Amino acid sequence: MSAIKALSSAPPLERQTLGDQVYAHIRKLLISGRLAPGDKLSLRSVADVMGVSMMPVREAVSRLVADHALEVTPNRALRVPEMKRRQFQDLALIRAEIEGLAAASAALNRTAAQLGTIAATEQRFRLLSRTTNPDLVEAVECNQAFHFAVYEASGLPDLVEIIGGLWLKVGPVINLDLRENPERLATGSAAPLHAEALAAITSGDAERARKVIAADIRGAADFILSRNRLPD
Amino acid sequence: MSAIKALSSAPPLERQTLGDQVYAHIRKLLISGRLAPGDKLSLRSVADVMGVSMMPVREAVSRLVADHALEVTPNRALRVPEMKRRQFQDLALIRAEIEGLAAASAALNRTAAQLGTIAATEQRFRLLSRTTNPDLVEAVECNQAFHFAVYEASGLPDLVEIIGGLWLKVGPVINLDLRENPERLATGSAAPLHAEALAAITSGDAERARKVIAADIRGAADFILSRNRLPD
DNA sequence: TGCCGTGATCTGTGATCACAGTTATCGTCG
DNA sequence: CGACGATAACTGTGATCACAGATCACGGCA
Repeated sequence: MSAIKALSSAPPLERQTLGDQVYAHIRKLLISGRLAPGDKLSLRSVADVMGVSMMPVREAVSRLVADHALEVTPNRALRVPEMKRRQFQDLALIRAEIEGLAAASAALNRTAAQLGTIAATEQRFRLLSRTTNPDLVEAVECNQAFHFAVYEASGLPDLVEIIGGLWLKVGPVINLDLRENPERLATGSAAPLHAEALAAITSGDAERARKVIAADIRGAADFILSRNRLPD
Repeated sequence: MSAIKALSSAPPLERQTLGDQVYAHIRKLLISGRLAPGDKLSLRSVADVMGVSMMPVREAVSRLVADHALEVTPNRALRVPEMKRRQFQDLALIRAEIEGLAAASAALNRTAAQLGTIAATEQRFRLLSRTTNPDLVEAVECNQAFHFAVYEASGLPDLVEIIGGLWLKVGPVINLDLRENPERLATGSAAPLHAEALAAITSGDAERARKVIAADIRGAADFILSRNRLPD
C-alpha cells in the first residue's frame, strides 16, 4: 500500500496525441503571425511536412476551424481568414473588456509567485523595446508572455482560455502589422503601459489594472487601424 | 454576363457536412441539459444511433472536446465533464461580465426588428412562467431564446460565439438543476428581470441593461449554488 | 471468503482507401 | 493570337481497417 501511495504522488501524466501536437504547432504559427491572413493550407501538405498522416491534421484543423482561426471556404479550400476592418474594431472592444476583467481579477487574486512572473516578463519586454534593433519574433513572444502572465494570475482558467481564442483570431493581423511596422515597438506606448499595469497589480488596484490593460489593447488596435491595411 | 450576375445574387449557400450535423445535435443535447454531467458517450454508439460512420462523430466530438463541452479522460473514456463548485462560481462571474457587455451593446445597437424579437421572446417566457404546470423543456428553450435574442442584437457576432461557448459549459448544470427544481421558474426573479432588461434595451439604457442581465445570471447561479448539488 | 491474474471486449487514435467536387493546366479550335 | 473545353491533379469528406491501451467479468489460488 505504501508503494502504491508513493507511485500516486505525481500521476498527472497527460497524453499528447499527434492531433494535439499538430494543433499546438499550427496555433503557434498563427498567434506569432507566421501564418498571415489569406495564406492557404492543405491537409495533405501539412501532414507531409510534419511527417504524420492526414488524420491528426484533420483533427487539429477541425478544432481551429471551430475557433475561426482557420476557415474552409465553400470551395473546400483551407485558409487563414481575412479580417475585415469592422470585425477587428469589434474584437478590440471585446478584448478591452474581457482582458480588462482578467487584469482586474489578477490584481485581486495574484499569488506572489505569479506577481514575480509578471514582473520578470515586464522587465524583459521593457529592455527589449529599448534595443535599437529588436528581434521582432522575440518581441512578439515577450508581449504575449507578459499579457498571459497577467491573465493566468487572474485565477480564472476559463477566462484565460477565452482570451486565448481571441488572440488566435487577432494574432495573424497584429503580428503581421508589427512585422511591417517595427518602429511601433519603440514609439508605441506599450512598454510604459505594461509598467503601469504591473504597478497596479502589485498594489492590488483592480480598476486601474483594468483600465491600463484596456488602454494597451485599444492603443495597439488604433495604431493598426490607422495604418489601414485591412479590407472593407 | 447578366445571367452570371443574377446567379451571384444569393450565393451564401452553406454546406452542411455530416460532422456539422452531428455537432449541432450533440450541442443541442448539452445546452438543453438532456446530457447530464458524468454521462458517458462512445464514438461508435453515437455513430450507430445517428446512422453515420464513426468519422463525422469524431470530427464533432473533437470540436466539443476543444470547447470543454466534452472531455476525454486519460482512460480514453468520453464523458460530459463534472463541474466543480468553484468553477461554476467563476463561470457565473465571467458570464455576468461578458453577457452584461452584450446586453449593454444591444441597448445601443439593436435594430427595430431585433427589438421586436426580444420583446416576443420576453412575452413568451413571461406567460410560460405564470403557467401552473409549465413544460420545463420549453421553459429552458424560452429562456435561452430570450438571452440570445438580446445578445444577437449586440451586433457583435464574435461576442455571441463566446457566450455560446459559455452556455455550452454551464448548460448541463443549469438545466439539470431546473429539471430537479421546477419551482424556480415561478418563484425565481427571472421573469421580472427579463422584463426590466427589455425596458432598458428599448430605452437605450446600456448600463441598466448590463446590470439587469448580470443580476439575472447571478440570481440563477446563486440559486443553484444554494442547492449545493455540485462537488468540491 | 477475499484477492489477483487473465482473457474477452470496448475505447479512442492513426493510417489507408474511395469519392465527389473544384482548380489548374494545356492542347485545340476559331 | 486569344478563348474555350477537356483532362489531370488536388481538395476536403467519409468509410473501413488496424492497433495499443484500458475496463470489466470470470475463475482460480490463497
